[in-house]
Amino acid sequence: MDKIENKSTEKKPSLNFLEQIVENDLKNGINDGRLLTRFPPEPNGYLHIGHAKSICLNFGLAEKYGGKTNLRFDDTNPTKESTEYVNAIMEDVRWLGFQWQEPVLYASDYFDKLYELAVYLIKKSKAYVCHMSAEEISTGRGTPQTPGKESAWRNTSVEQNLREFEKMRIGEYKEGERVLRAKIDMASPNMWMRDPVMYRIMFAHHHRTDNKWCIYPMYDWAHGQSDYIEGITHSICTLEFVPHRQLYDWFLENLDIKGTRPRQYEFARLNLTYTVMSKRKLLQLVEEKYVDGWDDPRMPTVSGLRRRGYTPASIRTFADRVGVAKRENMIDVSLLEFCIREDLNKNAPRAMVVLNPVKLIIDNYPENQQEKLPAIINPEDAESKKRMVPFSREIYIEREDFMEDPPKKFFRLAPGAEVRLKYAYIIRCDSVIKDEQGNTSEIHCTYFPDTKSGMQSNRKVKGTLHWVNIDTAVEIEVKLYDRLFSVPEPENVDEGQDFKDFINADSLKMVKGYGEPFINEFFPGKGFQFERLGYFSADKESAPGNLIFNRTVTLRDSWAKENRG
RNA sequence: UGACCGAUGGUGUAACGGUAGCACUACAGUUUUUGGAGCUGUCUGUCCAGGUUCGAAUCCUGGUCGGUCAACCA
Repeated sequence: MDKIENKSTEKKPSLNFLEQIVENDLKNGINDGRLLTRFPPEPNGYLHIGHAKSICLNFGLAEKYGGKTNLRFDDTNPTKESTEYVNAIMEDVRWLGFQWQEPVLYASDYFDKLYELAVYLIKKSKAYVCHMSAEEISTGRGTPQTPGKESAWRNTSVEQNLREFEKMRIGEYKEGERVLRAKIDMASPNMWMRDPVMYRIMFAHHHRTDNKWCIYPMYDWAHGQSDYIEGITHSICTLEFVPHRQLYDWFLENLDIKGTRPRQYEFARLNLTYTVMSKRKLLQLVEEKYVDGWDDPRMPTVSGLRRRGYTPASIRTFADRVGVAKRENMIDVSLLEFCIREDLNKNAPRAMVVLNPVKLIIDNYPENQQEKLPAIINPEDAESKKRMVPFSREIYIEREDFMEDPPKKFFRLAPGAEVRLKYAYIIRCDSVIKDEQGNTSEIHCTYFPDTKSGMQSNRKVKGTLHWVNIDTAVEIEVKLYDRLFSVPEPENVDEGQDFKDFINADSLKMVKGYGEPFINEFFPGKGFQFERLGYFSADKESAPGNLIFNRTVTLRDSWAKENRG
């Protein structure tokens, strides 16, 4: 090779700690160079942006290093799980743009196998059926500072345990009367090693196995063994499972497994400012009707973000930018907003919509004349086509774009001031008509025909306004969303306070608006920019003749900032 | 008062014993028929104390601070 290596300019791609582990394993031929990750949601709720981070991590790692990813539902607690959630989760993963290795898997697929493995442990005298109540077990476990006490049933014979376990399975005991426990170490400094429960009795209908079982495996027992059964190489979970890793490894070791030995690795979950991320709290917001369902556009759920107008690409970029590490973090929601603006700025068609209209009359424009003015659909896109925008004597502009007595740097319309109407003409405000309450009801202007958009003109103005021709205006409904909470960390409030005390009362405002005819072409699932206002997305309930838009995010607004400060 | 995990600008995240970089935020300039976008720039950082070393964000020791762990939840 005569290629010259230039070390000083060569930049090593920076890898997160999981990528480093995977690269090393691959390089060292661990698992025969195989990479198989998994995304293991419990179908007891909807996916949120934190799960999206985990999805991007697991699927992303496999994509990057030529591996595969399983989608496995961790459905070991039938009282909390349902197919509604299963379906919603599959839809979200697909929508994010990831493909799992077929078929979809379930921990419940392995209930028979798990039972056999439990019997194996009993035979090795590594598991036993305990008769103590939940409370007794809990107190018997001791505290992190003091060792626990051994169960009276810890040393019963293998034969008796086998019989007891069988009786648990066939339903001879009531819920809570028996439990299968691993026999490990009641004095371990790790609470999870103090004879953890492997099976409990639940006479519950399971969404997949119906009433076949009345004993169900606990997470720690089911999860690692499912990983092993599937041949998972890297089992990636969040930090709270760090203490479980010792147990994860203990089960695998004592099962004398052959073949791929899965390894558990932990990373820090995502936290976002101005929202909550715990499933319990999200469920509470839904059930207590603070929001309109799991896919309410204010929710940090994947379905909520989708309805809000976020794109899969923006969420994947976001997941990329937040990074992966082991320290607790709190991501500023403005990073998420940046990611969607960045995407939509490049890709969203533009249209003019007025949300708080005031009538403007161009006195010197002929009464019965209408023009169709060409306007670029997306100035950021070199290939962009044009749309035609109707213009005539009477138009709407935003009330905020006019001030009778403006401050110094107000570049918009005011008596005697001149502005450009985007894609149209420069106008000058001549007079104002007010109603009985003193509110401006009509603004009268003069236009300058030689300033038509595209023409060379010496007249210069500081401001450009969007507008909508009244004759042809399309009436629409618009939902203006803001952050759901008024404090950056609603999950971290003082004692005696509840996260719900900090719900932002103004997180949703509904207004009527008027749009140019082009917005009739807007459909749900696609993002648009209403010029100078923000990005909007047609709601799923939007239909021709009844257009409803959700505001995804505003444009940055340095004028509003200056005004405030 | 135990065990485990962690600590780099306002927020995240790199640097793997050799120039503390990148992104977001904030601010400033430039540009603009979106007060948007773009472009340019600025501010702000290695938790503390010792040690090893020619050299420490990085290795060692001790502290401090934060998080996690006592469900028949996952």
